[in-house]
Amino acid sequence: MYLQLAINTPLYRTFEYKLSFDLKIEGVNLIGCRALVKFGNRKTVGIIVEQSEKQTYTGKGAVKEIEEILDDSPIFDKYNIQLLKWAASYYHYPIGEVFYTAMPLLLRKPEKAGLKPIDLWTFVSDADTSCISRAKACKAALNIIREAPCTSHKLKELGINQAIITKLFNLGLITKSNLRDQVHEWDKNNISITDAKILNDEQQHAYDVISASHGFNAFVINGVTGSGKTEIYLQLIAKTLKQGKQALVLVPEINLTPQTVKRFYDRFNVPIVCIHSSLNDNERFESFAMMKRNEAAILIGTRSALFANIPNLGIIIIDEEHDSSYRQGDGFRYHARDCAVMLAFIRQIPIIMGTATPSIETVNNIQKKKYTEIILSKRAGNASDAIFNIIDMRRQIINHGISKELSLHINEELGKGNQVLLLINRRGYSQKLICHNCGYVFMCKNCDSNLTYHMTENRLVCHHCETKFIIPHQCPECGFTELTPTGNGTEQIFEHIQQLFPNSNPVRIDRDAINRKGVLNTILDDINNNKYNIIIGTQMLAKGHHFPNVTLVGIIDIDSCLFSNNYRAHEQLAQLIVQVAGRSGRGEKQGYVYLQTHTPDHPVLSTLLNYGYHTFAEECLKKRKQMMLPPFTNYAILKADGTEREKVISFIYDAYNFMNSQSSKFSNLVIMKPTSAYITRKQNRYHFYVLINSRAKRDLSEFVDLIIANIDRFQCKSSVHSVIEIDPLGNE
DNA sequence: AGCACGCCGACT
DNA sequence: GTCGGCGTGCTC
Ligand SMILES: [Zn+2]
Ligand SMILES: [Zn+2]
Repeated sequence: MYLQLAINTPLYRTFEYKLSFDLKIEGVNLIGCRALVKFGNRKTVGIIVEQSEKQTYTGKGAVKEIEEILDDSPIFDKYNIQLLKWAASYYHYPIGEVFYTAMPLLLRKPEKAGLKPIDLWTFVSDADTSCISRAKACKAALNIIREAPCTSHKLKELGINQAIITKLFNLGLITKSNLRDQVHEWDKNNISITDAKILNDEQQHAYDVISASHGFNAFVINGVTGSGKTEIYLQLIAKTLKQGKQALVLVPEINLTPQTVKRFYDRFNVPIVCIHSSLNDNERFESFAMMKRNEAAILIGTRSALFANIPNLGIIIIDEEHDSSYRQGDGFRYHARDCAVMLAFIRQIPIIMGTATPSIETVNNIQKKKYTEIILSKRAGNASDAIFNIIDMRRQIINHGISKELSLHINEELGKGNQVLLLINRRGYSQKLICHNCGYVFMCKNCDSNLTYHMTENRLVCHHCETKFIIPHQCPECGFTELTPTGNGTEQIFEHIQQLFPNSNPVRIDRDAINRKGVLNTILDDINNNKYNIIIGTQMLAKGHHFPNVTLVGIIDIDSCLFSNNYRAHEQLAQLIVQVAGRSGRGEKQGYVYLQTHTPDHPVLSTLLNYGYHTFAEECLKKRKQMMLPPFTNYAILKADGTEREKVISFIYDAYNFMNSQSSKFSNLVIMKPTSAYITRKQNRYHFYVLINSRAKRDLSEFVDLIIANIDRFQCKSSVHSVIEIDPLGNE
């Protein structure tokens, strides 16, 4: 038999291997299993994706033999394989690398993998128990095990320690086996649901509409924070579980907290597993394996959980659909939301996307009736909407980025015993360090970028390559010793707030302040216990975390987002503003959001604040259409980088000339001139790109195929690294 | 991406 | 002589 393997190598094809008779196992489906093979002259692991009786490879060189089949059963089922093959072709990424990224780390190693054994203790029926008749603890333990076989974990919960178990085992009264040898599927006939809430009219309507659907359907639940989206998810999952089906819940990285998971644990008695960054390789593999074995019923995970093997998948939930963490930024670049919709289509099941601020792509899909939108307008309890205020910075006394007006409002809220949240999109003390005499800006020696001054660390840090430099005493150009920090960062705002409000308790939250695990949770607990009353941080605070005592949110600088050259910047700003409003003011307390800007009349602000996100999104969509931007057109980007600037330029121009020579064979193509990246030199590598745009996805896809088929022929290819990205984040 | 092969310069 | 520099080419 001949097998096609996907192998982790940057090549766009599968490789054929021969399976000898003695490796064939009767009744085992090989498709989706891993195989150990020689590839070139190294041994590696490949995934079997196709099989045939006859040899199909006709090129030169002999077909090699498979050395070992590494799995007893496929790690990927036919749906996984269909999704991954689709993703490889849609994103034009090497199929082996696509499969590799979808695998838990433990399965990437070229060796067999199994769940770590769990000891199961069973009573020996004809045992003579007289020898322990006087030992009370042993007798109690034996009675429990006599009832039903037990794991050490279960026995520990019942107060029986390992020493007693070992004693019983040594006496031959109980036997040991591995619980994992048998599959213990979750019990669909014994589902208990705890504390389900009564749905309000809108929630009930959403539930009814989704429940009534059959096969593939994409729904968008559009509801503000506190409108009860999660309750709908939970009840839809309950219905799915009762049908014996499993559920997949995707959440943004930052939202996958113990509290989120607890809501699911508290509701259901079925086994629930997670896949997220703080789990180790073994734990992730365990979650993956338990879903595959149908031992767990619900998987809650970040974007990569999308590729898990879930044999009885019945529903997909994707919370905060618009969130940027669904986009994978390096290696195989994919969008988990788009892939999840494809997965739901492949499996013919419903997918529910929840958000208060649907992405512009999603709004377009709603308008095109690809997705069904369900609106939740009611907030739970008597919570009222936050009040927005624009602070016109042009007529203000500004001190360290904080206007007089904002500081007065902060003072007022602090006086009432409320908390204040300030967002700055820059960490460190100052964005730059400038010579006060000649204006020299301290730059990174590896990148075309200025260094950020970090006061706590007492270093100049490059935010592009993380290199740290000792702070010089004088300007290298003129020798002047007075160096001025410019551009407020979180550290500087923190320092200024301490001076402005000497009696306040401010806390700073950014990547630098929470570098150790667990620190964030400690700070968040302290905030909820009112240990702090001013929270200063980067935009990581705007997502996921709830601050019930915060009544004022100030966004220090929104102008950089208003005047960014990235076409997605306005969308992101609008989402940030709305999300932030959801974080402030709960119950009786009125929440306020202050936006500091030099352009208070900007149409984005007036539309958003006067007419709401929905109208903003419609306006944004109209503008995208006028400007021929996604989702009305499609982008692909060819990125090139290398250590020698001239070689990268030769490569990118050769690629560009090739594209121009071929573009007439395609319609609707626009190829933009090669451009240097915003930061051209990053870690001593020079970055250039060509953007390709097309109204038709198909034309673009075929054109990209043609580029890939010729990419090795472009000048200097051997010393230039290149990637093609589909639906890139912006225009770089 | 890895990894080997191969062809030139410089070093014991 | 031969050690190693990295340009080139291949992976079923
Ligand atoms: Zn100077
Ligand atoms: Zn740098």
